[in-house]
Amino acid sequence: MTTSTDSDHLLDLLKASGARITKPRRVIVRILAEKGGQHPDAMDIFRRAVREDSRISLPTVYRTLKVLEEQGAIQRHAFSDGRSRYEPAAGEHHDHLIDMDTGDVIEFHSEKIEQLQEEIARELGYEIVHHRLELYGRKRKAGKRR
Amino acid sequence: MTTSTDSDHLLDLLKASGARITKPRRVIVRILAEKGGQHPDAMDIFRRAVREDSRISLPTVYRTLKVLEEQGAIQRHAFSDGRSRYEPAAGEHHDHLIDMDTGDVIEFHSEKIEQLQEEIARELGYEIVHHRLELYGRKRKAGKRR
DNA sequence: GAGCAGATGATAATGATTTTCAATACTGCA
DNA sequence: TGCAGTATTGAAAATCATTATCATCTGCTC
Repeated sequence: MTTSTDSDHLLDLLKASGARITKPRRVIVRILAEKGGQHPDAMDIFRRAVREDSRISLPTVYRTLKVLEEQGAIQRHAFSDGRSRYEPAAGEHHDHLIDMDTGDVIEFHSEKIEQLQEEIARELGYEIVHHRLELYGRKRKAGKRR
Repeated sequence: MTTSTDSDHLLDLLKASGARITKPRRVIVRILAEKGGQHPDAMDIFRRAVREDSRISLPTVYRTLKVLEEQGAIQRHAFSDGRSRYEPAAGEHHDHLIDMDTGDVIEFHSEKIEQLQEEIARELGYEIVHHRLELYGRKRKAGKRR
């Protein structure tokens, strides 16, 4: 149940930048647009891509991701586990809560926090260009203990 | 004007964990305790260490940093530039504002933001273990434009 | 349908960090 | 203080994620 529209949107962005729409790019973009796979890293994407077209290569995945990132079509996140993870650029900004046990990524947004950040930066004489807020935590076990 | 006390504190933590106090570790710990060098990466530390004892190796720097990190004696930060940067674990938690033009790192702390984070995590059913908040910005130019 | 710039795949290179392993040096104990 | 035994070291090679090289291929324009 892949929304072909999202995929098309990414392709449009690519085309608008003068890039050619190739078969590998179609596949990669389709994967990125899938709602299911949350925040895949390059290898995740590569593995899925190979299933659709066995001759896609890892470098092509990286190259395509880079182009898409430069176009602002997707966002790259560098969580503290070494590799980068990607997601289609959502219209609205959000931050991340990372489940330390499962690696799940939950998105959230707090206008209050955003405002406080602006305030702090202003006090320090700065203007925020972008920021990164990640919470690393564990599910609260109701009453359960170990 | 290196405070030998800070350095000693780190050595104590090392010793407490059953680690041996070796010459390379002494040097590395001393460097970390220096007030001057703000947020050095492993290579920065290595370069400085070599000046004090030319036979220290890079792997030893990494190994020592890892031990110190496990002991909670220092904190590792993975800013979005690939390599990790370290700093002695301050008694108090703080976040970072990174000057995008100069690379300077400014520390700040906001109890309000911390509380909001806790609140958000709680609502999502999580307990925060640690977090990362980085603001990337530029100095506000008062009236000046380019 | 031809031609060419841009894209691809295979492979090698890079940069940061980690591992391997034989040699060395802390530490506790005699 | 000397010494054994183990943690630690340095040198070199291995990993891991990512990027560059380069000859080949293929969208795309005419």
